[in-house]
This record gives sequence, structure tokens and C-alpha cells, in this order.
Amino acid sequence: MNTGSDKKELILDSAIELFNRWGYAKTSVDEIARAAHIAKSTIYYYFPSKENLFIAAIEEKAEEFFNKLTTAIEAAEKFEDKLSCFLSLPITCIFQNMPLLANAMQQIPPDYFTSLLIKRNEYRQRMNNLLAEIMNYGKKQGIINEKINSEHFSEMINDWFIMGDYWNEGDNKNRILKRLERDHVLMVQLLLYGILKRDTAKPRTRKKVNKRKIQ
Amino acid sequence: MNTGSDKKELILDSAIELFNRWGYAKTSVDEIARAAHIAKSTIYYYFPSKENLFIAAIEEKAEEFFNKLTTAIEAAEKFEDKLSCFLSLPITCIFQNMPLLANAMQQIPPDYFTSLLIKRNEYRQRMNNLLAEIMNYGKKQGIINEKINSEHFSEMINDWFIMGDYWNEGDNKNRILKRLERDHVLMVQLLLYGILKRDTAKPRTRKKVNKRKIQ
Amino acid sequence: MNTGSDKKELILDSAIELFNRWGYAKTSVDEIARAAHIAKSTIYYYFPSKENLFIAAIEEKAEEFFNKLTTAIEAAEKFEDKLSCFLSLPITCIFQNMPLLANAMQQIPPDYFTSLLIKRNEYRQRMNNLLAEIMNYGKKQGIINEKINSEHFSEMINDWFIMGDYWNEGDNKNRILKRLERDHVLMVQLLLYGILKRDTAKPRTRKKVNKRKIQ
Amino acid sequence: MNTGSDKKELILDSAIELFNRWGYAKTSVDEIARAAHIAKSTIYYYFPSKENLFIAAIEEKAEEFFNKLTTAIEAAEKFEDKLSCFLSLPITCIFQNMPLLANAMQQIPPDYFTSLLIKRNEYRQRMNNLLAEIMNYGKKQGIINEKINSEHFSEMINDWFIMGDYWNEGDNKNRILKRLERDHVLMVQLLLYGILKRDTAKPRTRKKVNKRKIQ
DNA sequence: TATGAATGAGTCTTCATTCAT
DNA sequence: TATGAATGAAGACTCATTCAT
Repeated sequence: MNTGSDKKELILDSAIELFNRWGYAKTSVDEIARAAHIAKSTIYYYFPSKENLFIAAIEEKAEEFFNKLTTAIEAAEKFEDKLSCFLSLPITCIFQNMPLLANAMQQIPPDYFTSLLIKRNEYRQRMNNLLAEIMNYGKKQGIINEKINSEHFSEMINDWFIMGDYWNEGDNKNRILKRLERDHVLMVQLLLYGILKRDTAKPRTRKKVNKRKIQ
Repeated sequence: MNTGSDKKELILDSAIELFNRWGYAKTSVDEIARAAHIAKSTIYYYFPSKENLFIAAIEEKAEEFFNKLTTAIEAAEKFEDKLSCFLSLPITCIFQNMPLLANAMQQIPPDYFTSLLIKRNEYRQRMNNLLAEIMNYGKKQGIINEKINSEHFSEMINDWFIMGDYWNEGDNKNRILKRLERDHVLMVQLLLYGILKRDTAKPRTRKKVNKRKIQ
Repeated sequence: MNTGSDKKELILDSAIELFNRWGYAKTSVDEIARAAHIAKSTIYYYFPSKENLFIAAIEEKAEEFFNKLTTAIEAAEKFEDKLSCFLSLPITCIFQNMPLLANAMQQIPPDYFTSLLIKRNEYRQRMNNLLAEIMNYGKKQGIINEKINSEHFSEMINDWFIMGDYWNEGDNKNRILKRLERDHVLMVQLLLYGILKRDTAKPRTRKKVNKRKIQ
Repeated sequence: MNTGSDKKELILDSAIELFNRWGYAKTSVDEIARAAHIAKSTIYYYFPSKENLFIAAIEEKAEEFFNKLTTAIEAAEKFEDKLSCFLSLPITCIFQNMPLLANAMQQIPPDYFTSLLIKRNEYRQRMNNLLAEIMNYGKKQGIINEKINSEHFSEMINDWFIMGDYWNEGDNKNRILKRLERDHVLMVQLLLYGILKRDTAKPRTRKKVNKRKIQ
């Protein structure tokens, strides 16, 4: 990745490492230059701004991540395994690239520059599409409970596990709160199916599920 | 909230709002002073440092949150409702106090000052205790599947939903990766119980569950 | 010195200690208040300003010093002992009250406020007078080499040992440089041959020198 | 001194002048920048900190001083003239670079940063060595009173004239006080009788004394 | 292509002083 | 007499960015 004397690549490598370690605000262009053993102005020769460099760093890691993810999902044959990939890989990857990818995919903090928000939406969309495909696959195989609205499920998984774009939506607090409530009801149901004893579970929760209605 | 001439409260209010909007690094003491319509030095009369003010802001909101949460959980009678509270309130609350509480309870980014890390651990501990109590309640009622290791479940819920202290643990990457894998397997199982059709699900997943062994 | 609950004395004591330890610029009014266990504003009740407090601290110690010095000189009978007192006590005293008295009596740094300069001149004058008296005493006893100009000698001793008011004299650099040259010539002569008359000196002082033993 | 566009030299010149006039604590980096007609940040481009800039200023002047001093001492042939150089040049030089060199060579005030203390020790060592050489020279010529312990004499001259490292020695007050007493006894003896052997002294120095005339 | 030099705007923090009580 | 609260001005230092070469 750092072959040849390509200084641009050198800068990017140092930037990725430092942004990962210290986050955007606490990484200075000086430090990146020092780490890359080049002059600070050279960074500005290749990247118009710190912001831009940050986006470039994210893109590099994100592309790497999506490649891994799609490959793994395609390689898996069973529905459960595909779902398993989808749930585990992001966590592993984000763990290895914290907080770079966290900044890219999550919404904390909500104040970031526009170019980052655009990237975020792009990545979320790609995640949604991947999960939608997996769900379709499960449906085709006839193993998914029809009561589960799979689009809604995809959305929710993204929102809970990779954290949602709640913070994008500006002032429309009520809408978000409603969605949060809807999501958590579904999440509780999912968890209950898992942790409740079969026979006890059914009667108790059916009632509740009916009352609150799965959409 | 801003009654009387209590300037300390005024400062805290402004700080909470601004830290929430812009995060720690991108909120300047100048801005807080301007927002509170007081002199910058007045902030330093009440709080020894920006860091300290940040912690104070977090504490105020965290206390508020824990009060709401414990009250709600105690008020709920059924196990499912208690669990529901535990899962929904943090999200709602964190949504309303992003990134203030996110900073306090989550581990992103990993570069923060010591005093914040201490707070984080305290809050995580309190969350763990609350969930443990709920699980105990469920057990006493005999409605929890004995195959679920409830301690492990608590841990996982905290790690996934409120995000774990992965980043505390220094260099020991392998250990963390193992735990991540363990967690996601459990999570997949929980989800599958929820979304798979009853009859199809059982035979298919039992196998897998047995193979990987629930702890 | 700190009898009763007299807060003014308390402040002065703390101020002396702290100014001594850290110097004027690096001692804050806050610290003095903290050390005296009183409120900062109380200091401003008793002293109009930090500057003023500094001068007051100096005065207290200076008065103490001059009392000691005159008492000791009067108590000494022989010329040599009087001179000895004059040379040793300031050093001892300044050592014990560094840099408080150093600030007061020396000219380092030259930028201090007017009130301090006034005090300096006053103290230098008193030192000069004391030395002049001693020299007169020596002359009356007929043991001082007539070739030594005793006024000039007094001046020089003060300038070299207690450091002079060179820095008072503003721009007139040439004049000062001439005086410095004159002084050092005299100093070298003193070091080489001393101030005592050859014939008088021998019998009188040999005794004493033998008693105290030159190493 | 300020030739060419060398901004580093410009900064150093302004710094030397201002530190000389106002001392370390009362000279602000802003003022130095203003005096040098450059931006404050430019100072930080060349010097990592104010402290560092101060040390650089001292070094420049100290080197200048030691060059002058050694040259002058070597040029002088007679013992008396060498001693004369040693005693006069520091004073003249320090006068012209007060309090810059005073800070570097003396121990007032005692609260300074470590890097300055290191410099102080270095300079004191160099002064001691120079004086030791001069005394050796005098001994070889057989004109120094054997009763004078020349090492002790060197120490004392440095302590009294250039002011000693009393303040380095921590708490050991008694030891220092004893040394002060010892020193002043020697000083009185020197003033009274001088360091030259009686018989050698007379013919050699009378000439010189007559030439320069005691006032 | 690459960089050394330079900077303006801003950062957190300190501190002597004032004032109402 | 004594003080808690409040502040303006200044302090050292940082940093993303520009520009001439």
C-alpha cells in the first residue's frame, strides 16, 4: 500500500493512523506531516484541506471494508451465515479503525462538515442495500417469519447497530422519537423470542405484540 | 432551569447545550461565556477548567437520566416492560443529549482525558447493575430460557447498545476480537429466534447453536 | 509577630513567605490569600494593591534588618569587627530573605515600580551612612591608610557588595562605565594590599588573623 | 547585527533588548513580536517556547562575554592585570546586559526553570576555571601570600562578586550560613591586608598605584 | 513536485482589581 | 470589618492555511 516513493500514499497512511488514534479534532496537520516525514506544505500540495484529507482517509478504509463485506456475504451460503457476516464484520472493522470509521458511519458528533455527511449517507445506503438483499434471500428460501417487515428490519438494524442518522434530520424531533419507539418495540420482541422460554413466551408476548401491532 | 441569578446554573445550561451541539473539542470556553452572557473569567470562577466543566455537564445530565431510568423500571411490572424500558430510555435520552451522554457512556473517540474515563466506567457499572436486576427478576418469574447466560447477556447488551469498553483494554486486541465474535454469535441467535419461522427455525438453528455452544 | 487574630499581620506574614519563595511576579494575590486562610478581597481591604503589599513586606523585613545591623555594629568595639559586621550581616540577612530583600536592595531587574525604587534609595542611603560612620571611626583610630578615599570606599563597597544603583541612572552610560572602571581599580588594590596602614596593621591584626586561622 | 532578512536574528535581537529591559516575567512574547515587527507565531516557528527563547538570548550574550573575557585575560601579562580583567569585565558586561546575564549567572530569584539552572552552573564553572588559572599564574610568579588558600579564594570571589549558588543547596541552611561566615572573614582579611606577600608587593605595585593614582 | 517561512485567528487559562453586601 | 462574586485585559501557545521559490 505504501510501495514506491509515492508521497500521497505516505500522507494518507499517516493520516489514517493518526485520525484513528486521536480523532479528527485532535489530530493536527503538523503531526501528520511529521509522521509521514514530509513537509507540511506537501500535504497541501496533494490535499486542498485537512477536511478533504480526512474524507480521503475514510474513503480508503471504507472501500476496503465494503470489499471485505460483500465478498464475505457472497461466499456465505446459508441465510444465517450471511446475516452473521453482516452483523459481525462491521463491528470487527470499526473496532480496527476506530474512530475513523465510527466518524464516517455514526452520527457522533453531529456537527461535522458537509462533505462528511454526504459520505455518511452514501455508506448507510450501501449498508441498507446489502441487508435488504440478505433479507430477500431469506424470504426466497421461505425461512423468514412473514410478520417481520423486512425493510423496516433493515432500517432498524442499521440504526441500532451501526447507529442511525437520527442526527441528520435536524429539528424534526417528533418524527425521530416515534421511530425510536417503533424500533425499540421491535427490538424487544426480537430479544424476547430469543431469551424467553418457548412455552411461557408465546402466550405472554403474543398479546403484547398484537396490542402494539407489528407494522 | 435558569431561574434566579445563579450564574453557575446559567453556565452549566449553556455548556450542556453547546457541548451537545458541537462536542467537546469544537466548543470553546469563549462561546459558552458568550451564550451565558457572562465574562469568560466567571466560568473559571466556578469551574477550574474546561475539562471540569464538561464533566459537570455530563454529571448533571447523567443523574437526570439515571433517575428517569430507575423510576421507569421500578414502575413497570412485567419483565418485558422492564426490559423495554431499559432498552428504550437510553436511546431516547442519548438522542436528546447527543453527544454529551454519548461521550459519557460510549467509548468514541478513545483519546479522552482520564476524568471522563472514570465517569464512563461508573456509568457502565450502573447500567450493568440495572440490567442484572431485571434479568434476576425474569429468572425468579421463571420466564427466562435457562440456556441464556444472563450475565453474559447483560454484558453484551451494554456492549452493543450502549457500546462497550473495548477501547479501554489497551493492546490486548485478540481478547477483544474473541469477545466481539462471541457476542455477535449470541446476537445472531437472538435475532434468528425472532425473525425465523418457528418450524423452519428450530431444526436449522438448534444444530448451529449446539455446535457453537451457548455459554 | 502573628499574635492575636490580626488579619493584617497574617497577610503580611504569608506575603513575606511567598514573595521570598517565588519573587514578586510569580506570586499571585490568590496564593497569598490562600496561605493566609482569608478571602482575597480582605487583602484589598488592608492594602490598596499588590505593589503596596510588596513594599509593606519589604519594609517589615528591612526594619528588622537595620535594627540588627546597627545594634551589632554598635556592640562591636574594634574597627575590624565593625567592618566585619557590616560586610557579613547583609549577606546573611539577604540569604534568609531571598529574593525579597534582594529585590529591595539590588537593582535586578531594573524595571520595578517607582515605590520600590524610592525604598531602594532610602535603604542604600542608610547603608552608606553606616559605612561612613565606621570609616570615620577607623580614621579617628588612625589605622586607615590615608591613601584610601573613604567616601569613595563606602560607595564602592555598597556598589559591589550590595550592588549599586547603576541602573537608576538612566541613559548616562558613559558616566557609569567610568565609575565602574574607577571602582574596580580600587577593588583590585584593596584585594592586593588592603586598607590598613602597613605599620599599624601588622601588630594589631596578626593576632586576630592567627586566632581565626586562614585556611 | 540585524543585517539581511534573517528573522531569527531579528527576534533574538528584540528579545535580548526586551528581556534586558524588563526581565523574563515582565516581557511578553507579544511585545517581542511587536518590537521585531513580525507575527507572534513566527517566534514560535523559530523557538519552541518563551523559555527556550530566553535561554537562546542568554547564550548569545554569554558567549560574547566569555570571548571578551578570555581574550582580555590572555592579553594581560601581569598577574594584577589578569585579576583586574576578571573582576572588572563581568561587572561591565553584566551592567550592559542587565538583567539578562544577571539571570544567567546569579541566583536571584530562585524560582527559575530547570534549563536556566543548567546554564547557570555551566557559566559558574567556566568562571571558576578562569579564576583558578589566574591564581595559578600568580602562584608560579611567587607573588601570592601563601596564607591565602587560593581555591577557597576563587570560590569566594565568585560567590561574592558574581553571587554564589547558595540557593541551589536546598534546605541545608546551617551549612550555607557557616560558609557565608567563613567567606566574610576571609573577605575582611583581604580588605584589610590584601593577598600579596608583604615584601614582594611593595616594589611591584607602588609603581602601578602611582600611575593610576588613588583619589 | 516540494517545501521553508510566515501568519491571523483562535485556544485555554491567569490574575489584579472592583463592587455590592 | 470582611468577603463572595464578577470581570477585563493580558498571557503563552496552537494550528490550518498561504505563498514565494
